[in-house]
Amino acid sequence: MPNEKNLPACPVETPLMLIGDKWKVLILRDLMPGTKRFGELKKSIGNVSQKVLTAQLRDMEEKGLVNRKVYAEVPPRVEYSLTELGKSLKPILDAMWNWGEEYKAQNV
Amino acid sequence: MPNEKNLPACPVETPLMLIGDKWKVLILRDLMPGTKRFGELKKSIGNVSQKVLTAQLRDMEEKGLVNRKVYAEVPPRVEYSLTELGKSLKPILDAMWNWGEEYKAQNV
DNA sequence: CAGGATCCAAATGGATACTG
DNA sequence: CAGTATCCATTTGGATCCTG
Repeated sequence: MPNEKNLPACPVETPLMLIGDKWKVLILRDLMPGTKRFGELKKSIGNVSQKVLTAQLRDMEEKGLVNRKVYAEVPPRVEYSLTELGKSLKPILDAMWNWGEEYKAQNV
Repeated sequence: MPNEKNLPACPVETPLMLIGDKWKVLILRDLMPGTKRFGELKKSIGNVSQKVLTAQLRDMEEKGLVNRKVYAEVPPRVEYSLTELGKSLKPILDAMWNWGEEYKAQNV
């Protein structure tokens, strides 16, 4: 995640650096209610290849948005959840959600 | 722009279809205060190639987010501004801005 | 089940040259 | 000035196979 050294000039760009990516917003949305397994996440997002979803999750983990918990079981179980930083992005998702609802209401 | 036929299931995805792209958010941000010429926009965004910026603007125009006005002058002048639909996305930008500010405040 | 490794097709993006 | 056209390097993404 960006620190004081490499924060962008405009605050709008900070969330873009972290979730400026279609899949990441959807991951965030689907983890907002709580923990999900990899397979659940893949299904709930729909149309992501495993490779891409894995890469995005690794990236978000690295940026401190997502927790990854591996259970030493057979078959393996991996659960993903949001960190506090990840959860803190909720107002942005809410704004998007509200806009989408408003748009739908005006285009039915 | 999406109509009632092809709206995504989740409202969060509607704005993503329109501005789910780093450059588009920045274009939106820079046009929010008012009209700008192509060159101004290019400079204020920084690090976009002309080709990409043009393509993004065309796309946003097609989606009804941006107005394009060409003046029959020499040298030519082209001004871009937001439509009402484009302006209506402001709450999303505000949410991003607020988050960026908050983040900065906690990481200085 | 979750994902690493590979291979390959397609999309994206930059640089450059040219034009009304 | 604001593009369009072209060429090319890089990135991205899907499909597939394999494994603890």
